[in-house]
Amino acid sequence: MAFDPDSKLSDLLAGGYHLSTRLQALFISRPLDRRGQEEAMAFSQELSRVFAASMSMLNSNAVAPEVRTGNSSGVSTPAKDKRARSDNGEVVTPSKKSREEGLTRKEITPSPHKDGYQWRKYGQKKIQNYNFSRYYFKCNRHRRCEAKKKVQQQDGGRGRLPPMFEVTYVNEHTCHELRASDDAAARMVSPWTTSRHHALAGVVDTARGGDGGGLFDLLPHIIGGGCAEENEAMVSCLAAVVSGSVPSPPPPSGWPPAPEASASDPGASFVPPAASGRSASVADDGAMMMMVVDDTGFSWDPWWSFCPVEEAAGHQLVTNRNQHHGPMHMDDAGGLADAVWPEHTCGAWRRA
DNA sequence: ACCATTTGACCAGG
DNA sequence: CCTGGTCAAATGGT
Repeated sequence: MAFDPDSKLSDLLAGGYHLSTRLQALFISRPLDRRGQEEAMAFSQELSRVFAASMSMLNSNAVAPEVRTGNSSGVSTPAKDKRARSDNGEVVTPSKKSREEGLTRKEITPSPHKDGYQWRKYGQKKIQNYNFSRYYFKCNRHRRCEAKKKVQQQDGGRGRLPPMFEVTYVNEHTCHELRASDDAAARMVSPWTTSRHHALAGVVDTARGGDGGGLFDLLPHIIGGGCAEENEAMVSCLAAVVSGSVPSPPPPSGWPPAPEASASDPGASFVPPAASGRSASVADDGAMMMMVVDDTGFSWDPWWSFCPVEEAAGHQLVTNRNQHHGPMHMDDAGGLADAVWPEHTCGAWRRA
């Protein structure tokens, strides 16, 4: 073949990986002075370019197909021919369910948890014809936000292939408006300040046992952000964490890890056993993004780290009711903790 | 007592 | 009646 996109992507990502290790080395070698920050910025910007190119290639290869119900799609969807009108042409008031189905979007992704929102798990159920339970999440950014999502790990994806998840989003997010109306004071804070605040909060949160995420998941934010301030936010967070100012959370005592992580329960939070715990987070205007980097330079994402293995218990489990005790600061990292991969295969996956 | 986690059951739709 | 989706109560750890 004259042109092998997989190979090119692999080279590109290898270059990005190399850059990221140099960036880490920069933080480790010395405190960041002005010059160090400039270097870090240069690395960061180069990373942005690498990742932008990678994302572009991935998109053109249609790695993660996304469909809306109602459109033609490759994803099997139950019959959703919801008539908006009766036979005589009258408008029929749709049921709640059909209304929700009209606002349904499906996505196949290896990394179902990073979509810019915080989610609260409210149910888990074994579904017929699936080896893996389905997990139910509601938006956790605002109590009255009706956005929900279902995550279904797909069968297959064993061996060296990444586990793929079918994520079904239901309802549009209204948390933005709800939050804006709830918290007028927050609007006084500049986006940058807010972003940094969340980033720092995320570092603290991570120190107390936040969940992990993948460097890969940062791509859209690195790319989407692009501005010097956001890069600086990421750099400063990375610096704080890599320099060791933030202690690493201890690994969970048991395995599989507890399905849910919470800010107040470090022991329940998930850190992959091989991850020695360099973790950091960047913010997406309220949505926390985190990653864990181990000493080998691999970034860990809990979902990426899970090996698709049959669940021991097939019965229904429902977790984490909020019980009106305030918001739960957790991501949906939990719930799919079926197993861990014994060795790094992410490189092979991500080339695949 | 508080809070995270688990369990069992209810409900609606097909 | 079955299944998917959701909820309230129970349980357990600190």
